[in-house]
Amino acid sequence: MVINTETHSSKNPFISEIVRRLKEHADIEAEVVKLLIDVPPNPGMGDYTLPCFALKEIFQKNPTLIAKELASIPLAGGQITRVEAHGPYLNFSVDKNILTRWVLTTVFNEKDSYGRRTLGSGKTVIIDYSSPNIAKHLGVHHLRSAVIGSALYRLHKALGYRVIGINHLGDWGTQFGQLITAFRHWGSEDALQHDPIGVLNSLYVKFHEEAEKDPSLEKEARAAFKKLEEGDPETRRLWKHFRELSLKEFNKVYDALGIKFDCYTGESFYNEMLEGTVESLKTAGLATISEEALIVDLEKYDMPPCLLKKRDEASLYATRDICAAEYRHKTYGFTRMLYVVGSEQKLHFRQVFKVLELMGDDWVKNCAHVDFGLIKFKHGRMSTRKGQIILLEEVLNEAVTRAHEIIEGKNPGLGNKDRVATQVGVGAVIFTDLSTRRTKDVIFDWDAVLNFEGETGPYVQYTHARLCSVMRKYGRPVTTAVDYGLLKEEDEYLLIRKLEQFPKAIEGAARSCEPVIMCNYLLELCGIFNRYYNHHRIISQDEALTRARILLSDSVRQVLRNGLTLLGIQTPEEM
RNA sequence: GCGCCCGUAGCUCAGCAGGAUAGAGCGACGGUUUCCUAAACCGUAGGUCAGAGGUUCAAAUCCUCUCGGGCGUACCA
Repeated sequence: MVINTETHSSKNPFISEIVRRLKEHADIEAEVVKLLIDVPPNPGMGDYTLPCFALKEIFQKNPTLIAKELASIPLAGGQITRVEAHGPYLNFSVDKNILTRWVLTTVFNEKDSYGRRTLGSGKTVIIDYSSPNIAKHLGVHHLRSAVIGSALYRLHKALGYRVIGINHLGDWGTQFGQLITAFRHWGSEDALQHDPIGVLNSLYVKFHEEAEKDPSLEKEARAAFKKLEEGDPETRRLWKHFRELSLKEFNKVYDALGIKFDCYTGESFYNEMLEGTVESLKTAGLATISEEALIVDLEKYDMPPCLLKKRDEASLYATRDICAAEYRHKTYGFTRMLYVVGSEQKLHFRQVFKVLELMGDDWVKNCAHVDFGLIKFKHGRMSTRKGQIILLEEVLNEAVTRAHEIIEGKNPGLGNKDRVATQVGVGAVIFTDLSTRRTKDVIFDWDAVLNFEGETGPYVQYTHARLCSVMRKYGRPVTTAVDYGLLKEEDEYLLIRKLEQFPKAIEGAARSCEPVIMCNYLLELCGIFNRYYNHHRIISQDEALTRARILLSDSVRQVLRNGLTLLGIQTPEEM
């Protein structure tokens, strides 16, 4: 485990003081305390807590006794108002006014930067995401990689990393032999211009139908791919044409989702380098011939062999992934590389990583397969080949249409409805996809995607818009020169504690590659705020109280905005 | 067969680098709008955390096994 010098807590003056006092009075190492210190589950228990379980070894006593003894030492003072043992926990209360002021002024001063950290500065993270196959439609099942990868991109960026987002397009491989063969048999340029992916896709489907009847087609396809790898001009021209048409279509969807890449170096990019990779694998004595194919035997590691070259000498995707990893390491010198790819490819990545390890590429330990579960229908999986697929575009369009309807019903006077409907509809789709843990399979459900109430993206967006509305109504500049002591409602305290936790949510989401952590954080923040909003007036006759509550509300607005932005979701000010 | 992943309320899921009393949302039922956006809020009902062992002061969380579902398992990606 990597211990960062800067964590979410290092900027916190209260934790610093607790750490200092524990070092001074009880001689407990700062690092130990920093790692352990946490927030108690409910407000009555204090503001911070030191669970004493881990101190058992140091003190040779049971945790309850340790907490009790530490509580009897005069640790309080300064900003720390009370120290209390609560079972095996040592709970600290701090000066509420100072805590409130610290949190709210920090958010106010840092604005869009609130939550950002520098722990990744000087380090590079590569994220390989989306990476769809050329010449096929983007289906809902392509959403996860794109949306998770894109969120991880922004989350890492917020932590100060240099991030390289790569769309490792599936633009190479046997399937292109199939496609080229199909096009030569049944395709036409006119039709292609009219509906590029539609035509390519049906050619692909037709190929598999026909190939069942006529196996010679498979042979023809393999030969075509072979020619492509050898650089045959005519074959290559067709391939390039398909690639350009596809990319143009893909970019429409990426634009709609607000997803960007630093490069589109797909599998084909490595074609010329492949021979070098294969040669070095041979030189290292790793590549052997088996059943006429070139493989790396991984039997020792309880894995099937890693296929490098087929009988007909054509390359395979493992070859290209090994090559790409080495190229990326040479080019970017990454400290972490994430492959956001479905869990059905787990074995593939284990094999690729193992081969790299055997090659002596010790940096492979910094590579991780960020796997995620399948998107399925109720009765089975989606398959492009069988034409069982829901188009991503269709999902986005439906969601936007639904957003439109709701706006017409609830806020017919809203300006630029189209724009807001798009932001909300797309936001709903992204949020839904991000809000389950990666590794779980998800069953595609129109009702879930088109639901805008409860734990959804629109709910968070709505809360944000509602806050914007309050700020508009207030209409004066927000100031930090307020009486912090006036914020004494329990929900106000809970909001402040939650705002303080935002940087921790970013770190947690990035570290575990689970954007769902940010989704949950935002839902919880919204939950507290909406309850507060429904029970208390923010703007009232009481000038001083209004100023304080406005500052608090503006901070919540700011954090919702920052959080949604990290997830790649727009933040309309009205909806 | 073997490997990996998942199994928490009727449904969908949080909670999982062990930690204080298992939480939301949807659906159901009942409430809240002369008031800053009701895409909201409040209340009621709903649990042997799949099952059985084990490790530990402490297990939904870690380990083992069983059951159920998914995925993968040499020339697709």
